[in-house]
Amino acid sequence: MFNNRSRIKELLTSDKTNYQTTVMGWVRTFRNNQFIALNDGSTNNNLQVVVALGSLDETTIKRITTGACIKAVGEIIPSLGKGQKVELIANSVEILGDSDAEKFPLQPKKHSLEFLREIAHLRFRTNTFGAIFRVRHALAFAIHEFFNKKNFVYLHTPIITASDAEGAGEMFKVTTLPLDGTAPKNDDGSINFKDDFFGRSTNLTVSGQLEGELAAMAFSDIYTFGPTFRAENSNTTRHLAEFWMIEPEMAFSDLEDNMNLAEEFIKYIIKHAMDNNREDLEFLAQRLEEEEKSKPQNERSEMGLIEKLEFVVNNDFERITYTEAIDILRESNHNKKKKFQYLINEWGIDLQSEHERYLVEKHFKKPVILTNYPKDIKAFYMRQNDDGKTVAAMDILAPGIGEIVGGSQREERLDKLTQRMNEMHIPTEELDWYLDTRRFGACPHAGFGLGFERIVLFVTGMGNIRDVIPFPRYPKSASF
RNA sequence: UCCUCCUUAGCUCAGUUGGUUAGAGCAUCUGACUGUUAAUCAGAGGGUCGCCCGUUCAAGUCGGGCAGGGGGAGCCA
Repeated sequence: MFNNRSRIKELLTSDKTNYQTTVMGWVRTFRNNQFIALNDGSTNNNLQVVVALGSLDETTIKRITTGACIKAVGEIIPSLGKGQKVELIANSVEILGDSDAEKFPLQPKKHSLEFLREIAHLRFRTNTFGAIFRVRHALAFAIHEFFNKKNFVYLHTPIITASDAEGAGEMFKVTTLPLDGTAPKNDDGSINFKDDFFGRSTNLTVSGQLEGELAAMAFSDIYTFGPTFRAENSNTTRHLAEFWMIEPEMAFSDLEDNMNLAEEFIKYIIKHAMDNNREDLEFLAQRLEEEEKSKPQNERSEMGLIEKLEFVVNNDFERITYTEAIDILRESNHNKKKKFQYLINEWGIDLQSEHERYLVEKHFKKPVILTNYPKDIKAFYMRQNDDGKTVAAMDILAPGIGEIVGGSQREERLDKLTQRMNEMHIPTEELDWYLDTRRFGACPHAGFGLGFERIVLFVTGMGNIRDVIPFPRYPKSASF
C-alpha cells in the first residue's frame, strides 16, 4: 500500500507527540534549508517538517521548492520553535513531484485575486482558495443534510431540456447539427431540428423548478441541487453563466411556509459552516478585515465576517411586503434628498439594486424578505393574490449581495394559470405536461430557488462570484 | 449590453511639463548564514512599457481604434 499517511489536520489538532508517522503534501515555503511548511489541503495550517542540516543530500535539498510534492517520514515532537505546537523531524524526504521554482507561478507572497483567477487550476493551493472551497464543500454537505433530516427527496432534474418557455433567461443551445451552415432548414429559413440528436430543439436548463413541481405532486417535498445555465451577457460580481442552484418544492405549503423554510435553511447551513469550518472562516474574516483597511471609512462594513454570520443565524429576517417597502423607500430621507439614481414615486416599479441595498444595509441592517410583488414584474407561475394586483412571491435580500433567494407560492388553479400564461404569451401546448399537475390532484404548493454561489459568497465574505466556484464560466471566459 | 477606471520585469507597483541607458519591493538564480515563521545578508540575471495606427525632431508619457481586466448598472439566482 502506498498511502499510509497521516492527515496534517489530525496531526495539528491532536495533543499526541513522540511517534513515527508519514505525511505527504505540497511545499508552501522552504526556509533556511531546514524548515518545510507542508500543506495537504486538510487545513489551511501547515505542518513544519524539519530537515536536520546535513541529513539530506544536496540534490534533494535543491528539489524542495515551492509547489513541489513530497513525502516525509519522521517523528512528531513538541516544536522546538515558536509558532506551532508540534513539528515533524524528518528521517527521510522523498520528492514525489518536482516543481520548477522559476516557472511555478505561486510565490510565498500575496497575489491579487485577479491574477489567481487566471491560474484557477493552481489557486486551490493558496490559503484563501483552500478556505473558500472547504467552506463551499461544507455548505453543499449541509444542504443535503438539512433536507434529508426533513425527509425531502433529492430529485435530479434534467440538464438538457426541451422546454424553452420558462422565461428564466437566455438559454444555451444543445445540438449535434453541423455549425458550418449545412444544417437542414425549414421553408422559413429556421433550422429544422427533426434530424438533430433529440429530433427537436434542446437547451441547457435554466431551472429545474417546473420538473420539481411534478415530483412534489407525488413525494410532497423534494429539492434539486444541480448545475444551471444562463446565456445572459451578464458581467457582474454576482452572475455566472454556469452556476449551481438549490430548488425545494413543497406540496401543502403557502407563502409563509415557504419563507419559514427558506429562513431556517439559510440559518442551518451557515451554522453548519461555523461549527465545522471555524478556522477557514476565521482566516477569511482576517483576509476581509485587511482588505477593508484599504477602503475609505464610509465603505467599510460595521461587522466582521464572523459577527455578521452570527448575527444572521441569531436574528429573524425582516419580512415586509413590496407595498410596505415602496412606502419606506418613498418616505426615506434618501429619496427626499434625491440620493437615489432612480427615485421612488409610484407603486408598481421594479426595485433597483440601490433600493434593495438601502432596505437591507441602511434601513433594517439585516436580511429582508420582500413579499407580494406586483404581478406584472413576476413570472407566470406565481399565485395571484385576491387583490388582483400582486402575486405570492418572495425574494430574500442579503447584505452585500442582494437577491439570494427567489420563490413563490405556485398558482395551482388551472384556469387562473392558463389565463396568466395567455396574457404573457407563454405557449400552453408546450407546457401541457406541466399543466397536468393542475389537472390531476392539484394542491397548494410553494418553492424557491437559491443560488449556491451567492450563499458561498455571503458566507466566505468574498466580493466576486468568480472566486467561489472552482472554474467560473462567464461571457468570454471558459478556461480550463 | 451600457457607464467608468486600468494594462510598465514572474507578481505588486513607481515613472514629473513628451527628452540620454525605464526603476523599486517581492519572487528567481549564485554565494554566505543556519531554530527559521512571507527567514536574513551580499551579488546577479530578468522589459516588444497589452496590440495596431497616428501626432512629433523625439512617445511608457499625447490622440484614435482594438483586445484583455477591475468596479458600477441592467438581466437575475
